[in-house]
Amino acid sequence: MPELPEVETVRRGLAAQIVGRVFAGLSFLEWPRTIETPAPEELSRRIAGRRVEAVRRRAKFLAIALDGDEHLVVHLRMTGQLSVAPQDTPRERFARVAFAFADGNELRFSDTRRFGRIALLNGVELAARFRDLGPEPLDAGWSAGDFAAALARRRTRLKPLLLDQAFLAGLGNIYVDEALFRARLHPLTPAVEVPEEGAVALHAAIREVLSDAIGSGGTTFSNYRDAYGQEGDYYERRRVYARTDEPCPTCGTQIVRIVVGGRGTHYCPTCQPAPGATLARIVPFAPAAPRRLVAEAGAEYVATTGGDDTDGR
DNA sequence: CATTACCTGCAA
DNA sequence: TTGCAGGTAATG
Repeated sequence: MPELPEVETVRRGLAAQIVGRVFAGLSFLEWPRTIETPAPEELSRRIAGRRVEAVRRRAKFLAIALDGDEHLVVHLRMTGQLSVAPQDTPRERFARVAFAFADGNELRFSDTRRFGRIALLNGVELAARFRDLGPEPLDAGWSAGDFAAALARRRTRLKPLLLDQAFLAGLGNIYVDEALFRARLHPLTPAVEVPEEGAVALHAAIREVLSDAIGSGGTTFSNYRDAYGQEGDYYERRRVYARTDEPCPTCGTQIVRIVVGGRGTHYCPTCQPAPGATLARIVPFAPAAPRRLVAEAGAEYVATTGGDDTDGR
C-alpha cells in the first residue's frame, strides 16, 4: 500500500493519537515474524513505561520515538495498517501485533499479506538503518541541480532507478509512473540521457505529485487506510497509473502498460516518447513515399535537431 | 538485469 | 485457475 504520501498521512494521524501516551507492553502477537528485533519478551520489557515523544517518517519508514532513546520502527510494506483502539475492542481480521498503552488503548498493526516489519532500535541502530536511503524528495535541500547530476551518473532506466530507495527515498510504483507522465519522460529512458530540462521537469513533477497526493490523503485502490481507517482520495486524481487503454488526459492516446523491472508500468506513448524516438527512428518505418518527400523529411530533421542521422548511409 | 521469495485476497 | 497487487531482499 504505502508510498511516501500514504506513510506521511499515516504519520500525521498517528502522531495526533499517540504522542504523549505511555506504552505498557506487547499485548498481541499473532504473527511473530512481524517483529524483526528484539525478541518479543525483550521488546515488551523495553517499551513498558516509555512515553511517545514523536512520530517521524524517513522514506517509507515510520519511527515512533520514545523517551529513553528507543524507536519503534515500522515498515508497512504492501498491506500494513496502524490504528489505535481500546484493548477490549474486537481486533481487526488481519491484526498481527498490538502494543498496549497504560491507558487501556493499544496500537494495532494489521497486515493482510504479512510483509510488514517492526523493529525496536536505539538511536545508533536507527541511524544505521536509514544510512543507505537516498534524499527525501520533499526536503528543501533536495535540489534540481543535485538531482540532474545524480541522473547523469547512471545508465539505468528511469523507472527502476526512481524506485531505488538508495537513489531517492519514498517513491513507489504509483508515483513514479505519475511523475514520469508529468515530466513527459518515458520510463525506459536511460537516466544519463535525460536532458537538463528533463531533469528539472522531473524534479518538479516528483514534488508536485507527492504534495498533491499528501493533500489527498494518499491513494487507496484496495487496502490502504490511514491511522483513522480513512481511505485516500488520490486514486481518482491519478493520470496514468492503472489506466491501461484509457485516454491520456493530455492528448487522448490510449495509455499503455508494459512491465519494467517486474513492475507494471503505465505511460502515454505520445506524451512520453520512447528514448531516442525522433524522426530518425520514425522515418525508416514510414510507408514508402516519393523520394523527394523522404528527402524533405530528412532535411527538416537535421535542420531542427542536428542529431546523428542514418539517412545518409 | 531478471527472477524468485515472502504472503494473501481478489478479479478476470 | 491464473495473474495481479502499494515493497523489498535475496538469488542467478
